Formats: sequence, C-alpha cells, structure tokens
Amino acid sequence: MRISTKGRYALRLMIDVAEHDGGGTPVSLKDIAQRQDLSVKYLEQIVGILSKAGFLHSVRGAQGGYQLTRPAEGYTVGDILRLTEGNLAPVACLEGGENRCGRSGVCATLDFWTGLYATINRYIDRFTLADLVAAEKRKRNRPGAHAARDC
Amino acid sequence: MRISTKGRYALRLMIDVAEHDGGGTPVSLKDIAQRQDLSVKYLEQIVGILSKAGFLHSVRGAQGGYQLTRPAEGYTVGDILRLTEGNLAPVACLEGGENRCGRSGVCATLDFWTGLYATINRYIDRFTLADLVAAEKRKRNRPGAHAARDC
DNA sequence: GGTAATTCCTATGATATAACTAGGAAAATA
DNA sequence: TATTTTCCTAGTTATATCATAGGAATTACC
Repeated sequence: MRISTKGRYALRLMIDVAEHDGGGTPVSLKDIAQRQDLSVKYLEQIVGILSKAGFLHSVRGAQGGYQLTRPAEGYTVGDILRLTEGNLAPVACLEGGENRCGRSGVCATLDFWTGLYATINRYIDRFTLADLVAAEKRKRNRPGAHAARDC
Repeated sequence: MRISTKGRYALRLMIDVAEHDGGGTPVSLKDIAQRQDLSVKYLEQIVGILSKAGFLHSVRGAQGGYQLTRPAEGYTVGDILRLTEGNLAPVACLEGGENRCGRSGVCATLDFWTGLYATINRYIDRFTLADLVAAEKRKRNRPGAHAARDC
C-alpha cells in the first residue's frame, strides 16, 4: 500500500516547475534534478509520462526544459498521481478490463474496496498543485528550513 | 498502491471463521482453504500472524482449528489490514521510527500524505468483521450466486 | 498406544515490480 | 559546429510478493 517514487517524484517535479517557471522560460531537468537531489535520467522517465499526457509542455534543445500547460490550480494531486502511479485501485478487480472479477456480484468485500477507492480519489482530488506550491512556500519561509528530500 | 494477498486473504479467512464457528467447534485451515480455493500452506502463514496477535484462538491437533477471540463486531477491517499488511502509510516517512523524514518540518507534501493516511484509516475503521459477514450472507442469498475468489 | 489430523515453524524459490542506470539519437541554440 | 537539452528504449539491480516444501509438535479418536 505504497505510493511509488514515480508518483512522489512527479509531485515534486511539478511543484518545482510551477515554482520556477515564472518568467516564461522553461525549467530544465538538470536544474530540477539538482534542486530535488534526484538523477536526471530517472526524472526523464517520469517527465516523459507527464508531457505525453499533456501535463507539461516541453521545449527541446539548448535552453530547453518544461513548462506547465495550465495554471497550477488546474491540476489536482489526484490527476498527477493517477497518471504516474497507473491506478490507485487498492485491489485489481476494481480496475475494470481484464482484471475485473467475474463473480463480483457475490464478493463480500467488493463494496468495501469500492468505497475505499472512492474515498482515496475524493481526498486526492481535493488538493491542487497550487495548494502544494503554497505549502512549500509557507514552510520554506520558516527560519532554519531546509529542503525535504524523502517525500 | 495495492493491498496484497496477505491482507485480502486474511479478510476472507476471518470472514470464513466467523461464519463457520457457530457451534464452538474450531474451523480448520483445510476447510477454509477448500471453501476459499486457497492453499493450506499459504493460509498457514497468514493465520500465524492473526493468532500470534490474539485475533484468533488456535486449537492444535486433530479436530483442531481456529476460533474468533471476540465477537465479529470487535474487529474493525482496519485492525485486520494493518496487522497483515504491516502498515498502510502511503509513504514511508509517515511510519515513524527509522523511516521518519528528518526534514519533515519543511516537506511540501507531508501534510497531504498525512491527511491521506488519516482518511484511509478512518474509512477502514468504519467497518467491522460483522459488516463483511453480513454482506457475504446478503449477497449469497441472491439467486445464481457463486463464491467470489478474486477479492 | 498407535495413527491420522492438524497446527506450528522456518527455509527456499519463483515471479513481478520498483527503482534506477546507460547509451545514443534528435532537436535547437548560440 | 559544438553544446545543451529533450526523447526513446533497453538493460540492471534490488526488493517484495506470492507462494511451495519439509518436517516437528500436538491432540483426538479408535
């Protein structure tokens, strides 16, 4: 029951882009990697998912990088997590498709899992990228603050 | 972000014991495994966790098996899942102990994860084993019902 | 008392997933 | 043309999941 590094790093990456894309110049992975203490190579994979899905606009070549395609309020945390984590269903049979449980009509726990899934989605969609950026700024402005790396 | 078979099978196992422990005779793993279509050997490991934690009382020897130690209303689903899944914290830094993030005072996403964790725990503690047993019975009594195996 | 049934304990293996690393092509800038 | 950067995909390593396996200990029943 863990969010993987993909989802966690994606969130940090998006926050970083949102914070540093002020003047309209794209934010490079090199800079993000440095600030977040993550490898460029791993971030490349994650950012690929985000830009393919239209969450980020990429600028190739020297001085290139990434920019948000919408204002930070336009992304819920759920959007980002569902995209990068694949699916947040706590059990496979909720995913639909091939994993759908054929006998779901009689499964004693199905309703319970369905409710858990809905509860999680409802929670993560209550927060937007802008909320996280605001939290970042609020916390950073406290005396003695250092960047957090683990979450 | 998945509940493992340990947690899911533990729930099914507990439901099975709750349903078949009517006359005070213990329910054997062999019977449970047959009804749930799971291997005795794998269930042994799961039931070991449950009985070591005092969730089940075990009776050794021939005609032995397992019994609930409290009425089904006395177990929340959260109790069972937290025990068997280890920890439902969506990120490691929420666990406390060694995984605690030393710089949590400035982590932009920590509050978000904390809230998610709390939301999940609140949900899974709203249901008891008795609720699941009731759901099982309700669904089984519908015409054309078969036992569900995947959840 | 012997035998079968059952729990208990621990080791082993197989498979999948997570978490990266690596190499190089393509594009744009200066 | 050299440098910076994104883009693409393959490979590697570590860890966790999902079991299977073997055998010892315990008890009921005949």
